[in-house]
Amino acid sequence: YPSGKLHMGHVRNYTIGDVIARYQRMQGKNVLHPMGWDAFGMPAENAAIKNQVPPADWTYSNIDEMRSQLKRLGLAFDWEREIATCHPEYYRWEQWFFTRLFKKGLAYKKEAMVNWDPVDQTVLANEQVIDGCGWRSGAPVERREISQWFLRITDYAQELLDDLDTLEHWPEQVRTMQRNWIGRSEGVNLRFGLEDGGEVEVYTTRPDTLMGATYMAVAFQHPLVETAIESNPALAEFIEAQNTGGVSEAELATMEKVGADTGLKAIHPSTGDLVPIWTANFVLMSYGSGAVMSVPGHDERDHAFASKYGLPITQVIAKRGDGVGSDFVYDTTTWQDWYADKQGVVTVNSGEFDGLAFEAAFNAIADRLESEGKGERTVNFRLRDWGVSRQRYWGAPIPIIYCDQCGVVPVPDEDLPVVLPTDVTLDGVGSPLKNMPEFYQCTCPQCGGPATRETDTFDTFMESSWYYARYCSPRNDQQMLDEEAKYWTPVDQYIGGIEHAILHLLYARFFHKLMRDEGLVSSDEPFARLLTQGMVLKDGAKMSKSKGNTIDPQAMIDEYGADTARLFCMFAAPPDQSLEWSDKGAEGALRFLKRLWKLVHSHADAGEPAALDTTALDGTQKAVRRKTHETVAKVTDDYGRRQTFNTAIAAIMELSNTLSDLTDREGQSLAVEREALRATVLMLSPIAPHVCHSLWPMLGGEGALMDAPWPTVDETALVRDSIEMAVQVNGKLRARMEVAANAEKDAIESQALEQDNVQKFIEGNTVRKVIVVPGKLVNIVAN
RNA sequence: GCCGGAGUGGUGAAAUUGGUAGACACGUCGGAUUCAAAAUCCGAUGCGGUAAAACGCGUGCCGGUUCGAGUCCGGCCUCCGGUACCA
Repeated sequence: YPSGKLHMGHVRNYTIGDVIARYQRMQGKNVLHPMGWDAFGMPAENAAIKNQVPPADWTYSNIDEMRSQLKRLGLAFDWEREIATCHPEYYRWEQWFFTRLFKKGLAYKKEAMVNWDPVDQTVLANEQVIDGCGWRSGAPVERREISQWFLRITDYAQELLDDLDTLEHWPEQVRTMQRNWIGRSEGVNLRFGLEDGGEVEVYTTRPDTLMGATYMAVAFQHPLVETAIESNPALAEFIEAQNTGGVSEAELATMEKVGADTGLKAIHPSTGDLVPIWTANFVLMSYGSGAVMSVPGHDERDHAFASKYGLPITQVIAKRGDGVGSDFVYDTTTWQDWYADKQGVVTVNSGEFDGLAFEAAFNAIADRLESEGKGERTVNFRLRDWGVSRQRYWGAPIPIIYCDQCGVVPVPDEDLPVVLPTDVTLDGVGSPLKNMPEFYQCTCPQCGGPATRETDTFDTFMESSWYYARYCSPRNDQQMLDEEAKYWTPVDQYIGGIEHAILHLLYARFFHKLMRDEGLVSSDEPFARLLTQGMVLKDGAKMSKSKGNTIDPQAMIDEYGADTARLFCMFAAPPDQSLEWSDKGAEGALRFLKRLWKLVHSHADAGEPAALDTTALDGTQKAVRRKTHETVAKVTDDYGRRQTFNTAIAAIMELSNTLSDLTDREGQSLAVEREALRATVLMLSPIAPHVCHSLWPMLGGEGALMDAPWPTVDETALVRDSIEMAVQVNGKLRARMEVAANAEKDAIESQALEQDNVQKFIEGNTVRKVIVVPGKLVNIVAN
């Protein structure tokens, strides 16, 4: 996002990508490494209000500034493919694609809740609601329903869930978070009749507790409540009073649970008993049917609510063997423990269903409901459809026209893009588009009559959900994507912050499947390998302007150079962990680069080495050569498989420290040093490309280092004559010993027992057991 | 509230599949060089203990499994990310 200036988080993110791109290039791969700008969004509007600059001007000038900073870092991007999502060339295809989705029925309108600022008369983002009040006006926020566009991501819920299993190169934590977010559950949809006729549907994952349903709770917006309000002004007043506060889940989930009796009664589908229908703020119209059956005996929230309002509580589950106890205690940990062992619980107080374990009770009651036509087994998802409407200016216009005659009409292909006017001023109160008849007044493409354009814009997650594919043919003005996208996608390596683990990554996965079903890409998933990068911290806190603890990457590049900045970022922590900024650490990175520089120069000063003769090496030379090849093996694994660049750098540093073991700079020593230094420069080049590029010719390197192949391991150099092993007595380290590499287990055991310090500790005890871990340690169990 | 992480020396961290805790750096201390300093080079450096060793202790807290636990299991604490309109 072109916020203005590069921060250290950018430096880290793009350096990781650049290192991987350069490494893969050295492996002989055809690498596409693009860069672009996710350029729509709220910050531009806020800057526009504050500085009286149109959002487009602010955005494009930020892009220019940040592009020049990126270039100074030596990031090897293909700038010919640069894109900006706020450019009509880009968003026209998003608009085009949306009209396709609309025609397929995958885009639709429905009512949804937003944060409403009653003073500014505007919709607020969750971020703009502070302690339940508008951030500019300070007025208590109200919840309001408005009509909005949605994409049917729930149609893809099962596939989005199933395909997580194919993403073996994604972090497990991200897959787990997405699984939980999608939230597949198996339960029963069942209908309670109404005393006054009609019925109301609820979903439950616990049909086994049906007999314990002692009341029903419905959302404030539920149709039943709308009816009840007509004859019950007190209820209307109660609901009206509950209408303040934000709509975020964190806020809704932590607010005090309150409700009121609607006065209506439902008929229990099995017992025929009348149960009261309450309306409660913890039931949301946007989840399921907006109604739940409450089982206060066995649900924490239902129990708290029933206790508060004096509603009946019935025990219908007991621990096997306990029966219905008069001392039954509604203690959440107790029954949660029972449920952990679903075979250990049985139904009670449930008439003919008594005595059944969880699964049997579930099935018996579900069967009964199905046979009586009162319900059916259903798979349900926590995932909700994706609301893509924003009542904001700085976004891609939604390409829809409203006609009194023809209804909702998508903008025809030949009229796209619907261009966002850029010459605007913002006052912070609503979108300027709503005051621009020259934008919203239009003619209906179907009947030619007067019509009105949609003034809402797209959620910026829309642009970020498909940009990766557009990089394959960014200048194609005939198609959204072409054959290039089928060649390049899926993206082999995607890098982003862990904060994107759910929303962005789920939307992009969804969009990729939508594009696949439109024939635009041929794969099922957008990102084969995912690396979630950690935050950059200073003094233990996230760097931010408000905390005044930012490090300006530009100042750092000016002082230490791009290679130092890159090296420090990659060395200080593994890429997926948070990185603690340290000036001293940056100086250490510079110091290492200087040492390497001097080492290569003094090596070159010693003249051209003789050809390496591996049969003529002395012990030290052999050891240094072994270290060289061990390091190549480790660094290759660290770059390619583990992606732990910090340990790769540590290994390279160790190798350069080992070079001081060589006692002279002539003959085979010089040849061994040459081999080590060439490997060092090659292996460090993805991280510190400028320094390594300069050093390469001094080591006999031909051509540009960037085009040189990755070094290979000589397996024969790895062979060892002896290995150091640790000797433990009862798990405590007591000695170390050199053991011949080919020693038999018995020989190792007796050698371990002979160690003086081992003797000392087993003296007077009997050796019960000796465990030999080949190549590692011996543990002697004695007592 | 719910979901997902993290916690190891003075500091950033390493320990890849349950096998020698602290690699590699930073800092500090000592030495060399220098008129002096900076820079550079060499050495020491978990805590306690010792002349030096031996040895004891040590990976957020409590408990467990194992010959052996930073790593696995159960229960906590603290911090961080997300929570559907920040991106």
